Amino acid sequence: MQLSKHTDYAFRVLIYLGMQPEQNGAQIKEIAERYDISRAHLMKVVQKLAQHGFIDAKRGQGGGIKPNRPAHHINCREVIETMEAVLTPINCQTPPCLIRGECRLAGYLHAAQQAFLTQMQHYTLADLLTPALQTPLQTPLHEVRFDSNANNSRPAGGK
Amino acid sequence: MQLSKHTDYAFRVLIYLGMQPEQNGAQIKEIAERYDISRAHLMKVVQKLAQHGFIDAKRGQGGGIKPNRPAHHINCREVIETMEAVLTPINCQTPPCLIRGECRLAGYLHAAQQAFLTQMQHYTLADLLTPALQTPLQTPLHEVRFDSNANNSRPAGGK
DNA sequence: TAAAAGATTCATTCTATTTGAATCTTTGAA
DNA sequence: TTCAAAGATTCAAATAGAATGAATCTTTTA
Repeated sequence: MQLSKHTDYAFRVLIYLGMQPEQNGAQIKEIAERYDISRAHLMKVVQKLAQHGFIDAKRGQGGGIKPNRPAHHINCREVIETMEAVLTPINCQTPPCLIRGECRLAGYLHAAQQAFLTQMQHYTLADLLTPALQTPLQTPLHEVRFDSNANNSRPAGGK
Repeated sequence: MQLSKHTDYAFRVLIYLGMQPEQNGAQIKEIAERYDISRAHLMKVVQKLAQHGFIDAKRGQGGGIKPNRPAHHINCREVIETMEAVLTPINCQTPPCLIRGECRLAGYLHAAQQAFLTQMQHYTLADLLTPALQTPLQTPLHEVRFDSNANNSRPAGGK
């Protein structure tokens, strides 16, 4: 009962983009390095976000990705529904549940799933961008210790 | 984003027990055969249900399992919380999410998870026992076709 | 036209779920 | 008091899906 890493990474990408000033966008390679995530893997997440119109991707020199709408128009429910491969709380088909014809469990679980999604619908990317995340970080994230010295302002490390 | 088969099977066991007249109980072997589930596997589900006080298990000749409280006192939320190994909607630790200190996502997801569980809390085993499931079936379930001939009343097949 | 950057495809690794087999322990009846 | 029934426990194997990585293709623009 847990979201996939795909969904997790999608949020991280969106948060990263939301942190860029002036909707400048960023590059996949850069995000992968900052978050210490496999570039190839992150790429697939970005594809899906682009295909579903959360971000614009542009190839070639000077290319990159950027959000294509304001943060408060990127709904957390939509992101989850886009990224999660399976959103049915139970699978009555494989292996076939032999009482399925008369069983109300799936219906109840579906209702609960809707409650989950409805709750997430109340949040947007803007809600995820806490003050500390509203400006780009100056150092690779894995060198930052938010708790002790969040104002660390060393110039950005090597690319 | 799906419950495990353990949880699924736990509900099936409880439903099966709820179908027995007079709280007579049943045997694991019998349930496994009726539902066409591995006996050894079902055993583990039963263990957990017994350990957490949903059912009583008795060994030896004439033994078996039976519910130890009325169906309307077996809450669906409790069953899920007992059976699901992991109920956190996201894992910020592995691999470590480098923005976790400032990130609100986990908090939002937790709130949504609570909405899910709160919804399930409204249902009990009694709600799962639809009229058609309130009496024991006369044939092994895998021979029953609920949709077309639910009143099939061949005597129970070989054990 | 060459380099940058995203797109695509394929193969591999990893992990957790699911399943199965064998054996042990308890219980009650003959 | 012995045997068979039934749950309990332990260990191992199979499976599926998630996660990752590498290589190559395509588009874009300086």
